[in-house]
Amino acid sequence: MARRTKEEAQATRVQILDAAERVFHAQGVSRASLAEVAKEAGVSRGAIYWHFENKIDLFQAMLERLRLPLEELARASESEDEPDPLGCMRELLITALTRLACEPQTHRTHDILRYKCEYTGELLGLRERMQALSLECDQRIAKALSNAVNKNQLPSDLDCARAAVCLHAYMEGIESNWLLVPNFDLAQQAPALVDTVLDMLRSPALRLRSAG
Amino acid sequence: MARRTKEEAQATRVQILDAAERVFHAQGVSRASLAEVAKEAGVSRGAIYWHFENKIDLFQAMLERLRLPLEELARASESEDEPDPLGCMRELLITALTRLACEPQTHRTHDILRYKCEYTGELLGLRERMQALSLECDQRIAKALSNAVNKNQLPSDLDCARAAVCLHAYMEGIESNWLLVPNFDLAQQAPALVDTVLDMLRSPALRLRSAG
DNA sequence: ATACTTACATACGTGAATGTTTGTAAATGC
DNA sequence: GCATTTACAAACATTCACGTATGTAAGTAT
Repeated sequence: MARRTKEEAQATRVQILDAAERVFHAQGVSRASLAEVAKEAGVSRGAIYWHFENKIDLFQAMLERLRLPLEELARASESEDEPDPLGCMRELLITALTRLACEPQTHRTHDILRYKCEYTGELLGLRERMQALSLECDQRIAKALSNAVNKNQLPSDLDCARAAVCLHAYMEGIESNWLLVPNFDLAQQAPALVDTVLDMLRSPALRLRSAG
Repeated sequence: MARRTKEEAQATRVQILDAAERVFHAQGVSRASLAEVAKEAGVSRGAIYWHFENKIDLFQAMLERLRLPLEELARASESEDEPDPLGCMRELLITALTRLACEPQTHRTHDILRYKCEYTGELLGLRERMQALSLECDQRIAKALSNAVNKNQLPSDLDCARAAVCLHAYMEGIESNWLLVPNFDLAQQAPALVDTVLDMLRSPALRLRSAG
C-alpha cells in the first residue's frame, strides 16, 4: 500500500489502539499477538511497528488515552476553598462508577487492567505506577476528608488516613466485583453505593485512637 | 534417574507445586515456563508432564491446595442455630485477613490470582469459577446477616442483599489494595478494619427501601 | 520536477516454549 | 524371581510470535 497523509496516519493509529483494546480484552495482554491486533485493525503488523515500539508500548499508549478525566473533580474536593468537599467527593465517586458502567471504553480498559493483565516482567513498570497511583489516591481522599472535617461535614475526631484506606478499598472492591459479575445496574445503584460508604465515615471505629 | 517409591513421588509432586507457586508468582502465569518450574523444583520437564497434563492443570492443582480452610467458620455463621452470627462473621473476616498477612502460601497464591494471572483463553474456566464463588460469597454473607438480624444484632430493616454486596466489596478491596501496596500491618489492623465495615451495616443507606 | 521522506506491506530469521516420544532403572505385583 | 509398571530424564519435532530488514508507492519539501 502507498503512503497516507498525516491525518490518515493518525486515523490508523487510533484504529490500532481500538483494535488493541478489543484484542487485549478478548485474549489477555500476554496471549494477544500483534498479528491479531493488526488483523483486527485491518492493517499489517508493520503498521503497528511503525507507530509503536512493541506490544507493551502499544499497551501503555492504549492506557494513556483514559487518563486525567477525573482530575478536575478530584482537585476540587482537595481544594481548601471548596465549600462542600464532601458533596464534591460524593459526585466524584458516583461519576467514577457511572463512567465505568456507561462508557464501554472505560469498562473494557478497567477490565483489562484487573482481569486480563499480569503485573510482572515487562509490565513491572506498570505495577509500580499502579502502586504510586494507589498511594496517591489514599492521600487525596485523606486530604478531601480532612477538608470535610474542617467544614464540620464529618466528625472532628475522624481518623482521615484510615478512613481513606477504607473508602478506597470499598470503591476498589465495588469495581472489581462488578467487573467480575455485572449482575446489577451499577449506574443506577451508584448513588446508593456511595452514600453507604460515606455513612461509614461516621463509624465509631474510624475515630482517632479508637484502634491501631 | 530411576524410579522412586510412591512416597518419594508424592514428595516430588509437592516440590513441583511449591516451585510452580514461586515461579508463577515471580513471572506471572502466562510468562512462566515449565522449564523454569522444573529447574526451580530440581526435576526435569518430563516429571511435570508425568504428574500434570499441562501448565493450566498444574496451576489449578496448585490452587486446589488452598481450598476449604474457612469452610467451617463460614458454615457456622450461616447456621440459624448459631447464637452469635455477627460475632462469628467478625471472626471469619478477621481470620481471612490474618491468614493473608501471616501465611506466605496464602499471600503468594492470592497475589497470583489478583495480579499475576489473566482470566481469559485457557483460564476462562477459572474465571467462571471465580464468578460463581463471588455470587456464592454474596449469598452466604447475606444469609449470615439475615441470621444476625433475627438475633437482633442488626437493624430489622437491613437490606441484607445490598449489605452483603457492600461488605464483600470492602473486603475484596482491602485485600486487593494491601496486596498491591502492603504498607501497613494487615494482621494488626484486621480487627479495626473489620469493625469499621461492620459498623457500616448500621448505615441508614442500607435500610430497606432507602434506595435501589 | 526531483529528491527525499513517510507510512506502511511483505518476507525473513530467530528463539523460546510446548507437547511428544523414547529411554531406563528401580519398585512393585504375582 | 520374573514381568510389568512406574517415575522420571533426555532428546526431538513443531509451532508461533517477535523483531528486523527490505520493498514500495505516494506524499512533501525545495
